Amino acid sequence: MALAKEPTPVSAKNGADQEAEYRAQTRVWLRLLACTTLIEGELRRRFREEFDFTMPRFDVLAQLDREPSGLVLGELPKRLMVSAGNLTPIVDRLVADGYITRTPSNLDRRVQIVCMTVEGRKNFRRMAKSHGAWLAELLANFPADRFDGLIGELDELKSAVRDALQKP
Amino acid sequence: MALAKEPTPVSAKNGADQEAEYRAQTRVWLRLLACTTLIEGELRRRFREEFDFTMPRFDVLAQLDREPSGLVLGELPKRLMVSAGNLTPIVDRLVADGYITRTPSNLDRRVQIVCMTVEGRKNFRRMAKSHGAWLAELLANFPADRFDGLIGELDELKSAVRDALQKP
DNA sequence: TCAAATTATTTTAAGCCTAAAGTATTTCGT
DNA sequence: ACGAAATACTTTAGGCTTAAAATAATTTGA
Repeated sequence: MALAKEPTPVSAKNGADQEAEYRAQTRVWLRLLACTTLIEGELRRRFREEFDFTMPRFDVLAQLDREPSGLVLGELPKRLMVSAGNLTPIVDRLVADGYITRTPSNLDRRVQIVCMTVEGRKNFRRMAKSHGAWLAELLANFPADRFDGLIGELDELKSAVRDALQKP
Repeated sequence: MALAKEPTPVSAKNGADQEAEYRAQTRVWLRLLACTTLIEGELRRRFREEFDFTMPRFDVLAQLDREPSGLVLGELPKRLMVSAGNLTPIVDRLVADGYITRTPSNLDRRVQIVCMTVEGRKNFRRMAKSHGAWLAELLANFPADRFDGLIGELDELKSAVRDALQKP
């Protein structure tokens, strides 16, 4: 029993084990949230102060940076894990500010192609460089030789949650 | 050099190492964000569907649950790591809905004491129970014997980021 | 004592986010 | 061919979030 590798079904656990696991799960969640909130808050602050920019806008540009020929607008909500309606005003503003273009497709007039402008790309690269440096600064005190381990754990966690969401 | 336990100062690294570390740091951040977003989205959805409630409201109640005699309003922004202005309308609504009371202090008329009502506490406990079960469900596929390790890593990460933010 | 600084909280302006409903446009089934 | 279903996107309503300015009450210091 002690050697089992598979997660034990909840129903097979006694009260004390169950309680302990609940606590551990809650702790994982609270720490995850705390780390993310901490880093996200600082990154947001710096984006605002240094570039008068927001993270959601940066995230859109980051997706577009890897697509020289642009992206179907509908791809963005999927990749960024946000709702489609959310993106409309963000894309609107990026267009208005000259970072990206939005052109209707000729083959399907429902579809729009978004593509970074030359100017937008230039500005994005500048911000991305700072973004990397900020992250390096924030994570500098974490032992470098344990990044890979943590990445692996988080990958597994993500898969585990995804699987749990798949089921029902 | 290969045995060093201390994080190597950035300035002492050559280009390739530096690049690799940047990538690892970015990966950690993206995975952290992905896990949090995934879990948070699902919890939010369930709070809304099952209880017509939001997570920020739940978070306020969770703080108050541990304080039978209530809490100075100003403690909430600190504990929840949000701005004070943010809390005003959330607390307003919780008061309006009968979950909490907000009473001005007699000693200092700037200060307000917030306290969960009996009814509020009853409802909170019910939601907290579901919250725990949801979390258990979402994390069920992650090996239980590795929760503690992950918690430790995240604690260290949090401390590392906090330290990095302290300095300047 | 009393003006200035500090502290607690609210208000405001602007942006992010979701769910749900709405508008085109295209595709599918018959 | 043509109405129904599906798809791509926008709009709307409501809540969260922040930073910065405003309000009110207390404390501090000359």
